[in-house]
Amino acid sequence: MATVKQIAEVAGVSIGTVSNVLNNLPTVRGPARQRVLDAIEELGYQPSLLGRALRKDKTNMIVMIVPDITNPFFPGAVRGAEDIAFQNGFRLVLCNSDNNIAKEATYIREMHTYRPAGLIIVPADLSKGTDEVKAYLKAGAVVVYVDRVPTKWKGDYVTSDHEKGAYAATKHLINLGHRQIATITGPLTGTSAVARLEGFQKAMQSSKLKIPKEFIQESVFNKAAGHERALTLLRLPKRPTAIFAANDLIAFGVLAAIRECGLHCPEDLSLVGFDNLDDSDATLPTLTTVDQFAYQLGAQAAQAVVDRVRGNGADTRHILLAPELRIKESTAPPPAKLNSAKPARKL
Amino acid sequence: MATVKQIAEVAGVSIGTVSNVLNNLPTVRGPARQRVLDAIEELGYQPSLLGRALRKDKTNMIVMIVPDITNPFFPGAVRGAEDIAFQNGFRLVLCNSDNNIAKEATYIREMHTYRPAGLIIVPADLSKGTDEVKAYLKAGAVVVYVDRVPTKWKGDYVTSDHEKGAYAATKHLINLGHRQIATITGPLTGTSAVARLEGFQKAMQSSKLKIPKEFIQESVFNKAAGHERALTLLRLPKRPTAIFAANDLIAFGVLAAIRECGLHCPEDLSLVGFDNLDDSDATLPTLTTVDQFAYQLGAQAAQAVVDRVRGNGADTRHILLAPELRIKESTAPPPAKLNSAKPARKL
DNA sequence: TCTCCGCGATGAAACGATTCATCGCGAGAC
DNA sequence: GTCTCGCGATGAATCGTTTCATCGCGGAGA
Repeated sequence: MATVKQIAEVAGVSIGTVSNVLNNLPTVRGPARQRVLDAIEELGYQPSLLGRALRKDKTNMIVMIVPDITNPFFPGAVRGAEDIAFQNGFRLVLCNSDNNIAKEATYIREMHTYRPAGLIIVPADLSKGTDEVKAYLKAGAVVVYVDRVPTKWKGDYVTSDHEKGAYAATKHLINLGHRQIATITGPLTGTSAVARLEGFQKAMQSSKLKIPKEFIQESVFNKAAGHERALTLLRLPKRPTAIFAANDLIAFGVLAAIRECGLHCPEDLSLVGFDNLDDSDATLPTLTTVDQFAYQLGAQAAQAVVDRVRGNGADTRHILLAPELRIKESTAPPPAKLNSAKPARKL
Repeated sequence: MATVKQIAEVAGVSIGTVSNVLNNLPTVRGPARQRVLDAIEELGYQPSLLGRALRKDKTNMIVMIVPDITNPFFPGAVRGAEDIAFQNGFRLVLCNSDNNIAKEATYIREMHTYRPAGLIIVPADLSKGTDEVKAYLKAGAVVVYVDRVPTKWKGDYVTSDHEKGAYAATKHLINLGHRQIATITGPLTGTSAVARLEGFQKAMQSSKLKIPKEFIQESVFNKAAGHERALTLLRLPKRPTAIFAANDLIAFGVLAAIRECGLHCPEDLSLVGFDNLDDSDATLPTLTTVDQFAYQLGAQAAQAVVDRVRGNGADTRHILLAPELRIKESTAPPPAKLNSAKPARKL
């Protein structure tokens, strides 16, 4: 692989001149410039990003940490970040924290020594994250939180308005005539799950609806957990006529549970999800859900990094993307006689 | 951030000694060793991976290039690769080629200057890839192809046995009594789509079944395309009683088309997919499909890189993972009177 | 003719690690 | 007492780039 030294030799100039050409410094107008360009062409030279990074104490890498790429919500965000990064000459390094704060910390600490231009974090559930992140900020790197934001964090973040989305979803159910509405939440150690629960509660409160204690089922963001909690709800003596699931994966589990109980959605029970995953169109019925624009989330985060690295956007960004309710087939007015439509089949 | 130099000062030794301690060289048994360890602890030292990489001409990064992370087949593979990489002290850099050979080439060329330990490629459809990859091999890096393999490639690869999987899927339909079986393929510029088509054809041939020309519909690997091709098939004067879709996304589109035509799966038409995406359990009916173990695909590729970097596994690996048919609800015997069950509703 | 100025080009230093030839020293052999 | 040997530790060189103080030269002004 060719180096600046070789280019300098071939072009008959000094290595400093080669570097100046590479960086488009205006000081190189002379004939030397062309000779350098020719030599670069001739040798197929590609600058070593390692050498450059060591000297400049900064790379063109943006590190993005997500809890788990196999959670279908994240690929969209990753893709958005990668697109914007690539377009601006940055590269995205992806890390899975496995929703494990120790692994997250390891990644943050170790990746720091690669001197990335920026760090985009979707924090693990219990992550405070502020300790390791301080070192980045001190070193002049950019840190942007996405989706979930540690309560103490004062820097840049991009997240959708979980509370607003949950509020809209719940209001939709109320407007259809539902009164007995339950929710299956995400882990309440995470800020996004908490905000969605609050949106649900506020909507209920605004319509003076009571929420029985057992109508709030804390869970985690996957299908199996949603399935299990749904069975609990459906077997209640007085079961809900609608369920707000804190994300689509949970909702998929609920759909399965509804079928198992011999019930039908939306005739017997309405269901709303959150995320608008691609697959929410593949289910039967298709799932009414809240679109939170995963791609945009990632893209805006990457854009924040890019702008900040370029020196623009000195003011911290607190971006709150407005989610949108997507009404599909899984919601309908409640059955005429509450709870009498059909008893839940015992399993 | 502390450096070897500072550690050396604090511990009262030379920088060479510090390096020797860091690398666990046996030559540092003396009291100096402990003083160095203390200093490292005290200053919270973390070695600069940039400095190390520049000197050793190799990093702990494994670059993985996939066509598009939002295709739900890939996150599993990425996750598998990341897990194995992390466990062995390597880090995964993810790149989306966007199924674009130019972008793929850019990534390959530029990432080379970061001196990654290895390169894992799921090539874009038209990728030959051999040109840029040569530079890696010359530099002693490891290259592993995954899922699809360029025809000329002689090095390591990990892929599932697409042909075998397609054969099993088709045989399953034949065994159920189907005779008029169509397939919707992926883009036949990619090796995986070709192999699946061949498996389909061989199964048909082995049962002496003819395949009308219009029963082979070339498509691309997404839902919209599958939907469109399925409509074409369903509107044929003599429509198939079963469809083998070259992947689950296509199958999802087929399911939608079946519903639109007022038909039912599996009563009127059986359907088999390929990939066993999580979502293939969320559809109604659940989708009979071929599991190709995406996680294992990625994990084995990363393992191949790790082993080769460590100097083990000198022989090239050609790993062919056996896929498994997952029989679910979307397949059943054909309707009693062929094609007479119900006419496809005109749209 | 001399001085000064500014444009282009120069090349040594620096970034943070690893490597390797070398050195000092104490012990053992004669 | 001298020589040799080997163990531990040393520190200069190196990787590929950028940066910046400096230099040479030619033209303009006095």
